[in-house]
Amino acid sequence: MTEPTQTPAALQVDENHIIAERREKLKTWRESGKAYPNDFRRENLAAKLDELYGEKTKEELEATPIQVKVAGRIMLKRVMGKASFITVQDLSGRIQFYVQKDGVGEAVYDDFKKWDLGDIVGGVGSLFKTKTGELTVQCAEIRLLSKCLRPLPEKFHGLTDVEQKYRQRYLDLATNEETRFTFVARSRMIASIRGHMTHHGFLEVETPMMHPIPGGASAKPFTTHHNALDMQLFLRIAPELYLKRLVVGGFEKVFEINRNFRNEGLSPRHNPEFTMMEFYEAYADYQSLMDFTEGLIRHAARESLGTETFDYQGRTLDLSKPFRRMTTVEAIHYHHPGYSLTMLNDAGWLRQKLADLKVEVFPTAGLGTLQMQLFEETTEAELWDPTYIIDYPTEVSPLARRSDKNPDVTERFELFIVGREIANGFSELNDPEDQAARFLEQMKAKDAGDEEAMYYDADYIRALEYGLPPTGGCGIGIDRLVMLLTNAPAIRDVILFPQMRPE
RNA sequence: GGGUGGUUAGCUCAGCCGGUAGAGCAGUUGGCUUUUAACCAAUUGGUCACAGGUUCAAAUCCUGUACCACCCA
Repeated sequence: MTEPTQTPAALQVDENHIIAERREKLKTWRESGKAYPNDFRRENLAAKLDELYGEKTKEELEATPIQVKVAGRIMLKRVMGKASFITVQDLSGRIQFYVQKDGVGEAVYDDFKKWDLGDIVGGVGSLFKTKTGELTVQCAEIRLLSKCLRPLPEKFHGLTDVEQKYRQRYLDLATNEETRFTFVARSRMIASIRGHMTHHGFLEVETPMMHPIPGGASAKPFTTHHNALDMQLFLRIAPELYLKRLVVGGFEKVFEINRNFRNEGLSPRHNPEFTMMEFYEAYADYQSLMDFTEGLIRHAARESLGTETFDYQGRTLDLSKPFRRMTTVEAIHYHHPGYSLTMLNDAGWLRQKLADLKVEVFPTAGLGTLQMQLFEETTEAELWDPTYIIDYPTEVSPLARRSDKNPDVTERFELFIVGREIANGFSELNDPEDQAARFLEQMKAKDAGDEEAMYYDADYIRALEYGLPPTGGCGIGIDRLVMLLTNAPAIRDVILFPQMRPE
């Protein structure tokens, strides 16, 4: 068991003359006997004031003064001798305070002049409009509520260093409006999805994050250890098998929005922990799930952005049109007409083509897998408009129901938008004997060296033996969906504290 | 793993045909009672990522390492 790094060197923090000067100011504040008070109860939010009273004229505000009590962080400060303006920011936005020596008194004003950008203050006063018509709080009282010992990033450019944005998200949020917008939009989007699911009769549940047998996806798990039981546990790679156990139990419409963990590399599209929504509906199949998922995504866009058509990385994305549905072969042929349907159904031709493209192909790969590999190599990244790719090969879909028309493919879809996989769903495999056989195939693959192959989960088979109704299920990558809706190029931009190398 | 670009003051950046470090912001001091990235004057602050090399002399040229970003596998 290794301990977290807590060496003296790791505990040491950087200091400089600016911090030293601010510490001196804090010392003076402490000596006055009222540092870090917590008895200021604000009554107004900065941006709400502008919504409520922004339209009032200078004269109206003078005739019937409006008393307000606002608190927040000083973001800008303009001292002009015996009167000053500061711009204060709270969760809602910004408002300007006007602080005069005559208004707050000489002693407070002299203190105030020493306060720094980043300090948290509370002000009480009445609203007025400046010469330029800006709604402003004329302070009768102003207090320092919390000291900012470290200088904020440059006031105009904000924090631009991408690494620091992720490591010190609090600074990014304090200084960058766009970052605040992104995470507010994320919250709204998840709330809208919850609302949509609940509205359609789904029950929200929480299933284990620590699994004795990792399952529900093909991925490498993180391992951990439970001391009291002295057993190895795995952080979950997917909640799928637990959610389907609930459907066996009679929770016929369930969903879960929660974290999955996959022990893989970091990239613009991968974080080791990420948020998925999975939902399962009895007596649904993959066709009806595609309809539902399409509606859900449109709903999320409308609720968080107010529109279904928006810009993503300089290109228009329109979610309002029906999502296309095609097989891998149809998609390859559509985007690359040079590859004829004859070629794409010829395993020998596919093997040669993939070899030319330097794609690693297992000797056991069947026609469907070869087609899927060529699709991933040539076409996946070109699927800008929402597209469902359907009928994945059975050998790569161990939890999906076989197609009635062709047992080599499953009733499965993946949804691609802007060239990225957003969702994955299928008619669930509810035949316990077929599922047991598929798990055995996975074990063989694992023995042959496929680290991502699934484990045999005997309790899951036992659950299926009690009878899983015909069911459809789908997983949606929440982070990737947020990326679309917030025009974010990287998954790190939509995760508050993305995984980073240690400093 | 490969390629490209980057790392200079607390922050944002300039300097890079070699000659011993600059600006704006923030800080400090002074001035200013309607400012808007306020302004004016003065001023503090740097192991130029790290380690080698070339040179009389390296932030600058060369090599390597670390970290960051982007692209490719």
